Amino acid sequence: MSKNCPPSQDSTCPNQVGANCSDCRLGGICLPVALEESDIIKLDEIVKRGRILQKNEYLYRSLDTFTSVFAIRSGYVKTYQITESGEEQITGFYFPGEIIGLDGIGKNRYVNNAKTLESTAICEIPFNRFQELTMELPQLQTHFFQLMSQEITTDQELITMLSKKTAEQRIATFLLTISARNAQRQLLANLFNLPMSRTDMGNFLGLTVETVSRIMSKLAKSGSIKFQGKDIEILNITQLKEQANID
Amino acid sequence: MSKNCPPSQDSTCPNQVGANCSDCRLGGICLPVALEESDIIKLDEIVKRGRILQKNEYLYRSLDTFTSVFAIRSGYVKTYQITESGEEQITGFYFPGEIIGLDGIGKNRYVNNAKTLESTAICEIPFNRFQELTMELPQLQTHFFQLMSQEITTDQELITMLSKKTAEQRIATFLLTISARNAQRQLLANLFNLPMSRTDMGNFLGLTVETVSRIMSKLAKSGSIKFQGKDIEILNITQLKEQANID
DNA sequence: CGGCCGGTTGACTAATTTCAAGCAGGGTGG
DNA sequence: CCACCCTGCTTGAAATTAGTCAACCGGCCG
Repeated sequence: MSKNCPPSQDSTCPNQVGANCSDCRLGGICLPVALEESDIIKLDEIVKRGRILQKNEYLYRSLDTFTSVFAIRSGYVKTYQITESGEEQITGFYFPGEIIGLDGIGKNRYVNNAKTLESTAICEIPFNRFQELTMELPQLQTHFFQLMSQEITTDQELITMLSKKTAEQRIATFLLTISARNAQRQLLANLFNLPMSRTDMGNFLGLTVETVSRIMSKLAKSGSIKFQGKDIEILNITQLKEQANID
Repeated sequence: MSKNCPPSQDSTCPNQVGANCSDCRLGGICLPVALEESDIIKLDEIVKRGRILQKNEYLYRSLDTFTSVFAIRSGYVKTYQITESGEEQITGFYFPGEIIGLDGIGKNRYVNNAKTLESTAICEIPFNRFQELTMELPQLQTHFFQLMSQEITTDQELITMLSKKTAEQRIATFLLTISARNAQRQLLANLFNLPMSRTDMGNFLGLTVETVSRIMSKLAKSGSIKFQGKDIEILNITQLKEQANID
């Protein structure tokens, strides 16, 4: 089904580095969805595959000239901005199959910084060549418009969360979101590992570490979840949803 | 320079209803930026111009099938979502020359509701025809990608604001943003009229009406601004910027 | 072995919300 | 034409949520 891992790679080959777009196990999650086999090959030609970044490396930094968008093959990436007063604000966590760098298109410079949370394999998609290709492949253009639109709506969900939800609701919602994204990737929905620190979680959710820690304990005490460090188990998803939503 | 107002229209003709894209006084702010004259004509053919909505009318509602994006010619629009618990969350205020409806592309349904804040003239751009046109006009495609990307970054600015800024900083920032957008439209930067209620302002900024009211009074007392109802005058922009940014 | 970092917990503080009251302007009906 | 009411806005006092400051714990790394 897919090529063997080169021996130089991690023996578990989570990254499936040698694969091309047709082989890629991420399949439908990433860009090629809804493309013909022949079109995927064209896309494949412009994608720079197989780059591996270590933990805490940058894909790009704020104000860098925009050149590419990136697909995550394996690993996790956070994007963040530095505020006028020098604080970090995380704007998103990105999982395998997801695309980052869209913020750079508007002004031809990346607005966010993008930093890996662990060792991460990425595909780089040079945007000028990609854009040329969209002129040939309407379906690809459509898909990319949809991708950008979805980034808008997920950002707006976060806005709503920050504006309207309590600390407990935010954290419960966050855990449910991670769970759903894991399920989408054929991972367990009720047992998973958070890729980010409590500090990053709090930063993203507009809360302090202490508050995150306290609420996590509270959720555990209520029986909704169980956790040890970053290992999370959802014990009662119905109850967790209640804690996520209404007052 | 532009066509006369039909007698049936408002005598002040703020909407310039009869104009086509080439004539439109909004010019560079809206879509046609960077297009050749001949290309503008093509765009012009698909744009449905001149629809006027009264105050509190909807351009579209959440879950409506996505058909078009809209350019605002005159007037103001707010977009908002209804949370699981039934509360309204405003996700954006849109001014003349700005484009709304991008959230609908992702799932072929609008996610937000879009409602006018006052009598508003709009151009409707049917998206399927628009998308066909982008296949012919690379510059138009580029511009639209940039537009979507900028929507992403403005949403992320709001995220940062909600996550990191105090009530005073949010309101000072908000006033400065409105001021800048007015300046971009050749209006006065230091004397303007807020198109939204205090309630809507607070909703957008994640604050209660009471807090908005208190902070507005505080800013006035500090000498940064002067206001009566929705009429705002910025008296000391340097000080207001200080109040907007760092603690 | 010691130090450092990430996470947890407690006590106190500060910011914003909530509750409550009052005020001003616009529109409606008597 | 005026009185009334409704809505939007403002202000004050009390309540609540999350933040700050501080201590402690455990694991990992040098």
